[in-house]
Amino acid sequence: MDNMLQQKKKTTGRRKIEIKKLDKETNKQVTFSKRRQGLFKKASELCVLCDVHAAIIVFSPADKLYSFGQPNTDAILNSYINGTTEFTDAKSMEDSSTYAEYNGQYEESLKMLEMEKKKLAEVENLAKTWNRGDWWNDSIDDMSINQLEQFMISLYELRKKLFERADGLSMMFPF
Amino acid sequence: MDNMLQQKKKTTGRRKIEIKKLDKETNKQVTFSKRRQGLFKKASELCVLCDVHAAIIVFSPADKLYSFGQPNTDAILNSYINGTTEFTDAKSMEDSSTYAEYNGQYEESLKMLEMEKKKLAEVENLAKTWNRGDWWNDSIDDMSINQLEQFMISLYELRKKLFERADGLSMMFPF
DNA sequence: GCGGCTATGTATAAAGT
DNA sequence: TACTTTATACATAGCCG
Repeated sequence: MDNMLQQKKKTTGRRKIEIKKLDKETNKQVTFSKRRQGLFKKASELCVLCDVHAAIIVFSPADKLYSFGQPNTDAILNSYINGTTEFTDAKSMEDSSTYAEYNGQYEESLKMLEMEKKKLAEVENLAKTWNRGDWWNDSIDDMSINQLEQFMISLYELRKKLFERADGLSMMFPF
Repeated sequence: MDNMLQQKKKTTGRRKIEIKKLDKETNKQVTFSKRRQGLFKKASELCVLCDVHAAIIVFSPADKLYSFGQPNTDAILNSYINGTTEFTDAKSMEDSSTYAEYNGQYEESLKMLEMEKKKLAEVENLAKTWNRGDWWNDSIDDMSINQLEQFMISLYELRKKLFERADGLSMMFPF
C-alpha cells in the first residue's frame, strides 16, 4: 500500500554499465573526470591507511596529464626507475626479459576475464531462453564469475610472486 | 513484526573507518592487499571506459613493488618524464635500497615459498574442481572448454618455467 | 563542460570458517 | 593464516540547471 503513496522516482539512479570503451565523447569526458577523481581519492586513502608510497599517472582523453604522488610523483618514479634499472642491470638478459614479460600481465588477465565473463553471460542468456529448468540457475551465478575472477587474479599474483622470489633466490643461490 | 522473525545478524557488516594510519600490522596488510586490488581494478576500468593510458606504482608496507600500466608502466613513465623535463637523474638520487628487499633473508624466502606452494595447490584444486564440477560439465560449450584449456596451459607453463628457473629448488615443489 | 542530486551498483571492514 | 560471507559504506550513471 505504501508503494502507492510513494512519489515517482526523481531519477533512474545509477545504472549498471559494461566496462568497454565509451562511444559518446561527452559522456567519456564526464566519466573520466569523475573516475579519475575517485581513483586519486582511493590512492590517497591507501597511502594514509597503510602508510605507503604510491604514484599515479593518467593521460586524459585529450592527452592532458594528471598525476598523483605520495609523497610526490617524482620521488616514487625515482624509486621505481632505480629499482627497475638495478634489477635489469644486475642480472642477465633472461631475468630482465622475464620480468618485462610480466609487465602488462595484469591487463592480459583482465582481458581474458572479460572475455570469459561475456561468454558466461551469453551462455546464460541462451539457457534462460531455453528455460530448461533449475539446474542452470543453481549452477551459474555471480559466484562462478567471481571465482573465475579470483582465479585469474590469483594466477597473476602467483606468477608474479613466484618470479620475483625466483629471481631473489637465484641471486642468492647461483645454480 | 517481521523484524522479530529475522535471524540474528551474522556479521556486523562493513563499518565506517577513519582515514588514518592503521595501527594493527596485520590489519594494515589485509587492507593494503584488498585496496591495492581495488585500486588497480578501478584504474583498469578507467583505461577501458575512457580509452586512456595510465600507470600506477605502489610500494607495500613491506616495500614490495606493485605496478599497473596501460599499455605498460614503462611507456607511461617515459611519456611522463618526457613531458615534464623536471625529472632528476635516478642514479644521482639517494641509493635505492628498494630492490635489495627483493633478495630478502633466507628464512623470509623460505616462508614465501611455503605460502606459494599452498597457493599453487589451492589454485590447482580449484581448477580440478571446476573441471569435474557439474555446473561446468552441464553448461560447457566448446569455447569455454578452450578457455579452460588456456588456463590449464598457463598453469602448466608456469610450473615448467618455475622448474627451469629454480630447478635446484624443485625438490621443494611436489608436482 | 561543471557541480549537485538521487537511486543503485560496487567495494570493503569485520566476523566467520 | 588465509579465504569467504555479510551488511554496510562509498562511488558513480544518468539527469538537471
